Amino acid sequence: MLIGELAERAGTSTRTLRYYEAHGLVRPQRSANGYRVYDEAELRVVREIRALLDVGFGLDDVRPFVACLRAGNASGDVCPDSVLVLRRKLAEVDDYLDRLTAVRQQLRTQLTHAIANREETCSRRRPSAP
Amino acid sequence: MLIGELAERAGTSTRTLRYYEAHGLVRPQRSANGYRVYDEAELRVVREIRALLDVGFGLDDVRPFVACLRAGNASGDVCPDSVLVLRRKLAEVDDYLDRLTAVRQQLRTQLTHAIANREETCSRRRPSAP
DNA sequence: CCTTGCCTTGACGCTGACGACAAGGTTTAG
DNA sequence: CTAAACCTTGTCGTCAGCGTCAAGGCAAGG
Repeated sequence: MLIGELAERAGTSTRTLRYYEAHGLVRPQRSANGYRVYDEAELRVVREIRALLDVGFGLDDVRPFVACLRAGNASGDVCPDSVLVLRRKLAEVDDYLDRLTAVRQQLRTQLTHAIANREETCSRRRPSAP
Repeated sequence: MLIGELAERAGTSTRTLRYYEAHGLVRPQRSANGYRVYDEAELRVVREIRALLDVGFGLDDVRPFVACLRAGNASGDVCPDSVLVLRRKLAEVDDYLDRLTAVRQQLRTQLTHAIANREETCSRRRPSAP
């Protein structure tokens, strides 16, 4: 399988695949003419990468999962390093959820205040009383 | 008040203030020698900007609030345009919260699966059974 | 006069995950 | 022979909000 076919089957672009390779995540063979050649295993690797990126992982976070797949496991998340990353990411998400919830609360408060103190004199009027 | 003092009083940098100016958010006077001169009102403007950016607003989102302050209002969020942005941002945050919650759920599921199917054979062993 | 410490504009760097384009090699089909 | 449709490497652009020099002007103190 060449890079174009892999890109299509993985639902991504050739540019992306070369990018992953440049960052050490995908290792294709090379045919005599220098073309990248991929097998089915690499397809699963790419799909794992995509799935994790979609969830908000960075490329570095993805590495353990790829290594786990390469080690012959059916799933990329059953290895200790993957579990560590999963835990860390879960904690990060929890953190972010907290902050986002606080922000939401502040926005609601602000919005309430804004509506209570509505002013239409915003466009181009005098600063104080008319 | 010159730019250095404003930066310190607003808890930011001179670079940041010039950046805001370049994007039309702050309009200082100029002294004879070309120095930027700010008054107290601009300090409040800058603080408003900083507060909103901290909450996750973009510079464009901030514009109505600045205009609202400039129109002479005690608060930047009492103007119609500001309220619109507040509503939009609140909706965005709600949206993001939903997605983040879904992600969190997926991470928990994945983590559970990972722990249930723990494998230590990830480092550098043979693919299948020993 | 010289240093110190402000200020000015201008321009490049950074982060992340690519998109887009350039310039060229290869293989196949007509 | 040539056009089409692949592939290669390399480089620049993108988004946001600045950080970080660089090169130089202005004001005040010793």
